Amino acid sequence: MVKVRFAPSPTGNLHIGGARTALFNWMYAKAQGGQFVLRVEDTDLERSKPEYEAEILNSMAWLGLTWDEFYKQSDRFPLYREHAQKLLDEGRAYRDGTAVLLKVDKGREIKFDDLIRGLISFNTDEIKDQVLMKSDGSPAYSFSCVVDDALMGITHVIRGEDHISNTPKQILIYEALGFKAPKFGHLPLIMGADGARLSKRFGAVAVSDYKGEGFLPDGLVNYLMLLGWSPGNQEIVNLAQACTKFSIKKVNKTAAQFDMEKLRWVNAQYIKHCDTVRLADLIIPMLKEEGWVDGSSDRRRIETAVDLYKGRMSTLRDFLERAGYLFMKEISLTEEMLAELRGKDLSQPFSLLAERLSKADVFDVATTEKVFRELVVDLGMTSGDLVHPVRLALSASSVGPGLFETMAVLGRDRTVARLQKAY
RNA sequence: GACCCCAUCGUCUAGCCUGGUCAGGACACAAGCUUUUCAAGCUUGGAACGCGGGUUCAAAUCCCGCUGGGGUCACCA
Repeated sequence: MVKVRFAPSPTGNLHIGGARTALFNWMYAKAQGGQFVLRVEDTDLERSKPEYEAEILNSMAWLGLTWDEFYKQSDRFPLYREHAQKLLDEGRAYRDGTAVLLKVDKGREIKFDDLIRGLISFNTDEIKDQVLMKSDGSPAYSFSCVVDDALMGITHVIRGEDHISNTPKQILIYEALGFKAPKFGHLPLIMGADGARLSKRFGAVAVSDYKGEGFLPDGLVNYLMLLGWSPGNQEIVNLAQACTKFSIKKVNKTAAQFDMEKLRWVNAQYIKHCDTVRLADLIIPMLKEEGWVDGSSDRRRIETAVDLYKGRMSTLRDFLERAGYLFMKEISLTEEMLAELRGKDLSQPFSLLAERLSKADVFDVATTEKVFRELVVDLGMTSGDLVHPVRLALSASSVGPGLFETMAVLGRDRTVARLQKAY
């Protein structure tokens, strides 16, 4: 049976590139009816931090990448020592101080058939003796990796292209240990917009950053799967559907540039089709954080607002920026907006509108529209003359949903107050 | 520098394996429709096989070279 693993080291938050590697492993496992192992590679005692481990587990769960087995290398040090001793006893390794190194024979050709790239070969002349156990008694990366992959029965090692040159070294370790090497597949790397490697200066590189920006996990996952693979003539594909189509053979060899615009578009698709109740559940905590709503707030009103903006946002944070005026007590207009409002004297229509709206029996979309249209006719104006200034006065923005929908969600009190304050 | 990997619109990609459809789709961009604005939606448009050699009746597709990009050269993972 197919068994794959994702092996992050807890020296930082889950990186977007790591998430993509995890995703492809996960899809491969599901596509093959196999298992997915999560292994924390925390052998670097200095740099590994429990909070990073927790964050990685969190991000994995958030993305929906569940695991069948879980291991931590720090729990397995005896195993590595044991295998190193075995190599020492067999004369395949030697000590250098307290460190243990693997003897590498020169002049050999090491080749492997990469799942994605086909045949790749290296000459052992390029490979020096490999550190197996470090002087401090902890295992070196390649050694713990090989021991674990072998003992855990990993059948396919799918990882980033940056590991290609580690592969021959690890194959040598498999040989020395007498273990059968798994199949290897090396994924193309994800690059930033400038074609350089994704790094801190690129902006958001951690999955948690994207979560904080208001990307939905389904949206992020969908975008990530498009980097180096294609589900066919279709961009919006959920994880379950993708798994039925996924084939490691169809994975690209070329590095892909991360395109924020497309990510935003994919995410917008998910938001647009997301259930309003779920969206509200995600947005309400953000509104609370801004101090705009509290436990006593009208949930129905929030959902109506979410509905109004569902098709107008790419991330949940967009909602905060664009619909915040609906929840703030007061809004402030910029100098430009004020100047625009005062370009023409609309004090009469504004005060009349405020007056009539405050007297309306109900305050819903139909009623506010009726009041507005009647007023416009009474004053011999056109709707266009008044719509824009009123929108500006109510929302401090020249764009937004329909004006009457906006009024209805804003509510009578805020609407009237803002109209009165405008002149 | 050495070794390894890669190369289709600006970007993500389909097509390449098993040569022969105007090189298809998506994001972005432009125009139009719709509209109280914006967004969404719909329609239309511009936009690519890095270069040079082969092989072949025929090459994006197969082979070689060049150029370009990337990765690795740690007792970090």
